[in-house]
Amino acid sequence: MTTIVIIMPNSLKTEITGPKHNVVVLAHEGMALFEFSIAVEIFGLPRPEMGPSWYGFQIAGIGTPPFKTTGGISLRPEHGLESLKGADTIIITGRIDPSPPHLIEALISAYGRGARLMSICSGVFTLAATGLLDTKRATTHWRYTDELKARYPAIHVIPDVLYVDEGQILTSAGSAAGIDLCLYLVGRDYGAQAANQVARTLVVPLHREGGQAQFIQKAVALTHDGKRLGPLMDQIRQTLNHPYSLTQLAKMAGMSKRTFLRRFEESTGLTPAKWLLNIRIQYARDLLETTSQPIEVIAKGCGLGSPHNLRHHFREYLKTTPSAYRASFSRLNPS
DNA sequence: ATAAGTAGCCGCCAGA
DNA sequence: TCTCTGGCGGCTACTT
Repeated sequence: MTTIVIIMPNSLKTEITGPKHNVVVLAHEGMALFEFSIAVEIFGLPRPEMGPSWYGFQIAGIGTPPFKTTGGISLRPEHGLESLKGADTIIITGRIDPSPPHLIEALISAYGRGARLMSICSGVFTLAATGLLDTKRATTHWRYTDELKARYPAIHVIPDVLYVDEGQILTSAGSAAGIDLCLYLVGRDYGAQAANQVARTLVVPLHREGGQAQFIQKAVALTHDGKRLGPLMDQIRQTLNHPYSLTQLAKMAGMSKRTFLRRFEESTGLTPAKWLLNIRIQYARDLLETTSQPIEVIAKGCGLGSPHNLRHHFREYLKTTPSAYRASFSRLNPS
């Protein structure tokens, strides 16, 4: 089995500074425990190593508890809808259908004062009911995309991505895609290294881009090819400054280029070039956060070659520049 | 921001 | 007959 290892400079603990960011997750009758637990696991667990400004967390019960969840487990949240008043991010993890009017009002009001709204899986139907998604892009589990399109034609439903970021409102596909979106948010709020740390405690790879397809045959290489691709991928991660070509990688894997392309995509859901680019950008982010190396050195170190190329991909993938990213997320001189 | 050269990707097909 | 592999060519994306 392939081990996913994210290369990053060691021994630098992420210490978050600044005001606390409050996350509130909705609980309700019939909710799916898995998606709900994703939010709890990522935002709700105590993480003293992250410092005092790590996320605050509350569960808001919608309706009268206890709520029956999947697997016959009952949940009795201590707080209700009033928790939304102090929320900076509100997460809806499953279908509340129809959504009660007072919930819709509370969400619209929270959005109006700048709170971030986010759905996992069928939670998108409540966001859709607020009207806030109209004219925006959104996604949900592939099972519900047709229904979402039919019921809310004003929403631009994107069926084949893991998550969609519309700035103040974010939606993700089913189940595990919620992990990707939550980690993406951690990265957006506190930087790549913080997201990396959380991903490591979850023992999941960081991170799948939102645009990645929902259908991946095998997230991790498990077949006989995995035996060849796994060590190769580890080797690449450890020598990212090397300019690998497809021809060279195929030769290292002992396959033709055509077969290598097929096996690689079956194993990772990405083409070799896209996978390489992802981990190169990831590594560049880590270096920007944890070192004071010049951009040129970082560009060479992560294998992107030139500062021009590094800037190009930062603009493309992160909508920012390397120096702006460093200014926001550097751990060297916390302001 | 743009352009040109190069490499990557993928459908198609033939052979094992 | 089915599955896997790998070569070819044209289009696309990346790099400089």
